Amino acid sequence: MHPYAELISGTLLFEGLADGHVNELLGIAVEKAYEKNEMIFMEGDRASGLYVSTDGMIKIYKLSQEGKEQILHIFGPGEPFGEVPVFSGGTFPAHAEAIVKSRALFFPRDALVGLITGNPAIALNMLAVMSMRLRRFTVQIENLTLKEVPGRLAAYLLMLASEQNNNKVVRLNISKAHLAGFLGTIPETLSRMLARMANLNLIHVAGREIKLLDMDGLSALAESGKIVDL
Amino acid sequence: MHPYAELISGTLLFEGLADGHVNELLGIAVEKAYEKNEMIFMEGDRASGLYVSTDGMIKIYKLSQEGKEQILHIFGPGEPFGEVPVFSGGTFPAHAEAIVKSRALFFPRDALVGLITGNPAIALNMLAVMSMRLRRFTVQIENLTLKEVPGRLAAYLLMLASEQNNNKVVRLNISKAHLAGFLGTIPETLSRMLARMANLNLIHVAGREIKLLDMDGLSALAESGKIVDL
DNA sequence: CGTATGGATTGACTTAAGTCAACGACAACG
DNA sequence: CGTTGTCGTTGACTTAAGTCAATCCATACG
Repeated sequence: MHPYAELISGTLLFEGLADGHVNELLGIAVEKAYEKNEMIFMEGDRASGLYVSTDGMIKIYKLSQEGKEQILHIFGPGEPFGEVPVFSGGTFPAHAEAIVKSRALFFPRDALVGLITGNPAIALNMLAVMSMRLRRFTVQIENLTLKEVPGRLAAYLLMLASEQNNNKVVRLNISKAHLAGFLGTIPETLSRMLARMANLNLIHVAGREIKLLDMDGLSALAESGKIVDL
Repeated sequence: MHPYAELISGTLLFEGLADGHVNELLGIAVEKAYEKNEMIFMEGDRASGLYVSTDGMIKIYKLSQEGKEQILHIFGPGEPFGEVPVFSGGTFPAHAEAIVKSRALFFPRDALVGLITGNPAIALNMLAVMSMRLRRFTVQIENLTLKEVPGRLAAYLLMLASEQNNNKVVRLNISKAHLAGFLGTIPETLSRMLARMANLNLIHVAGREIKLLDMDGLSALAESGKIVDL
């Protein structure tokens, strides 16, 4: 059995696919490995298939002329990326880079289109994945334009907590510089906001461990987007 | 023949669908009409199908606590909206409101899922539509976070020009207040930026008619996101 | 024909967050 | 054990864009 059969058949994208199909699919997949900070593809590159991360962590991001980066997604094992050009043609809309040593499977476009054509369940899975992406983008745009940095940060921390069993102590799985890039700000500002929120006894910060002290306060901040007091 | 058969079979979403299917689909569609400023659905509403605009103009938007609005899309005839919950379940991710007297067809979820299941071409069309939405969102996030207001405005004007036969005189099809909402700013700021760009002889503004005087300058501004002077 | 009404503009002021630069902490490594 | 580099923090300053308020303009309307 293929080493990634279990991972692949457990992903949202390929779930419900018969074992035969999974093995067939894995037969045509190309395994790729990337060092930390290695580019996987660049915005504008011609695309010929999609990737599924199997190991490590991948950032998808845009870069401004001046070099500021806006992170769109950070993907871990099991998550597909680079799927947009498979269906709308053309080129990748953003850059992809491994932020730690990573591995991914690459699936050529034609095999996927064939699979989807013959397999309505996979088509619906793919539509579900893309719908969730769209949903997350609307939230991200909302956060970026309708909330200030402390509001975005509070919303992020609450999201992390809900992902991590609603534990009161969350652990950042990325560097603070990357978090700043995801929140649409810069490390200096993030640092100041963490300090302010600690002053207000909303949180307690120890490296990448952040203790959420006042869930109601954080929720209010995440909702209103405005910090109540200094 | 159904009055909207031509419009529907010409949309990206349903193109390539056999006439029989189109008529069947139109048989189950519900026609809806909306006055100017009437809500079509609200963020958080339980969804049971998607809409295709047939007439008028629809804005899809988010609202902040303080009432500021961020417009995500403005859709005209032939464009589907409200499709996200059809595939990922749950509720609408944003509000939809008619900005002029409008009409739309509503397609119940089950009929669509059935159609897609039995019709791979439609599945691929839907995937193409959603891919393009994702692509546009990445551009929108890039503009909102990596460019300043003049850069976003220049990019918008150039996009309008390319949509309108590359004419040097573009016509805004929405109010300046709505444009501000789409660009992630407020009418006052938009007004000032138009004035600044006019001062720099980049454009000439006469109501909703905007003459693009310096395409290279506008491109530079749209790229860099920074206004060169004044 | 005067007057509401919504859209747009302008001015004075405030503020969130970016820039630039220095410094601190900590781990990895020779 | 000091050196080097990465990551994070802090301070002083600048700036883009938001707020609030007044005004303007055009069109619609009684």
